[in-house]
Amino acid sequence: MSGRAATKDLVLDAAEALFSAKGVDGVSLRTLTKEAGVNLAAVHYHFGSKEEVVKAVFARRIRPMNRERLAMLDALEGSGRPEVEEIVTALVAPALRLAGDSPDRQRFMRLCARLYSEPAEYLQQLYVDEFSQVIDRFERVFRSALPSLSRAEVRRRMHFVVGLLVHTMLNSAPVRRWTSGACDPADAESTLAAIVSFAAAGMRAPVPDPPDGVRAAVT
Amino acid sequence: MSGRAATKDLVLDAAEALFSAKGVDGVSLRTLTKEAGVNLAAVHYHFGSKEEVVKAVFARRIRPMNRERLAMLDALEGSGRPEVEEIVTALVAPALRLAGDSPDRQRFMRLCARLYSEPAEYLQQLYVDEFSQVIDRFERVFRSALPSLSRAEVRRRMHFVVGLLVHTMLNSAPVRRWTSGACDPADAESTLAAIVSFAAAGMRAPVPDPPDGVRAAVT
DNA sequence: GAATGATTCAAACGTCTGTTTGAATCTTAC
DNA sequence: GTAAGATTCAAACAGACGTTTGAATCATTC
Repeated sequence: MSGRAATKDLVLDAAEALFSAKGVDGVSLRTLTKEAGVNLAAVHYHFGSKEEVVKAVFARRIRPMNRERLAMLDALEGSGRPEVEEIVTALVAPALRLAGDSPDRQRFMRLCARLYSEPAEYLQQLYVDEFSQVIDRFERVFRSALPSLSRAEVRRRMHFVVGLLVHTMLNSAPVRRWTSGACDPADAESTLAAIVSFAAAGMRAPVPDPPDGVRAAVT
Repeated sequence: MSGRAATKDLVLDAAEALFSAKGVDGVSLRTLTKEAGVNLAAVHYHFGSKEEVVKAVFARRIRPMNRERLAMLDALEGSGRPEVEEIVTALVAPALRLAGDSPDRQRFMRLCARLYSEPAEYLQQLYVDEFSQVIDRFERVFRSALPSLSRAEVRRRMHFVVGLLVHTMLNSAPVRRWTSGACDPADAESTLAAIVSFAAAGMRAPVPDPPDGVRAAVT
């Protein structure tokens, strides 16, 4: 048992590191298995195909992250009506914090963020499978904290929050460069505070008027 | 002259469409040249390598976009001190609007957005080359509109705005799906208004307190 | 300790990749 | 109309890719 699990985990660990550095398409199975110290054919023996390896790599990290998000929401709703800042924190903090130590976290951040930008279809499907439930839940909580926003507007703004989160996780190097080191995304707590302040203000922003006369009929 | 230019543009047009649909790594030169209706070797005759094709595809669209951004800033600064909403509009609108007609625009949006997420190093370099000047300029204008923010905080928040913009451009399908069609990123004006309202509020958000006692010494 | 099933291994498969070649075909200028 | 240069073309190059194979090795059970 320990032998089998070891090989699988060796592959997943190496894949996580390499994928987050060079992208899924940028890593061949030969590079991957050499880095992992396993035989090339082990990938197909244990996973069946490269595609399955990719899905396993993403799922292994995303599931605990989303579980923590939902757990934070549960805790919030258990004690009264949550503030917008708290809901944003429940959405953002698990993504920034979960991986633990610093080099690992950076890897993990880039890995998760890359899921949004990989064009492959099977990853789009994985995205839907893993996130639909979380998105639905956050929509409901956000709506109760922001009753003046329509469902569609809440979802659109949630998408904005996810977007800035993903972009922050994926492009930490440019941020460090632009700010001359003053803002380091690897500093999870400071980044979290900055995102929460920005995103909560954005979620609370007034709904813009429609450009033409449509609004008159609604209001 | 017309013959040469036609082949180059055929390649660039096909590359833009295919790259934005499948990513740079997902498109082979054989697929590309077949789609463009030109000979496989024409790519190396006119561009020298696939890498140069990619750079040309991005540069062809990004340069006019950034020129328009700077022109909008010029116009704003010519008539008094610009509002945060106006600066955000100058940053976002050219990205959403420039491409013109609807299917083309969507392609272009995805193409530009993908530049941020492609891991290849030569694209990171292209990114620095094309955007550094624009970023510097926006930072100065934002700072004069938001004097209470530090340089680093302004840059960090600009990064948030770019992040949500890119994410919106890249993932229009999920937004349409989540909002049941109510928010379509292909509707540039409505998307622009939503982003400006959200992002301006975020830019104006209060600076969060540092977690430890550092702030006491500063204030 | 022999037999059975799980796992590893080196080697090869066919296919696709970006690139190069050298001859054929156009375009242009005198 | 012919020479010179620009452009296209089919064909081939060497290497990398994901995958498959079948024998060799390991672990486990009786």
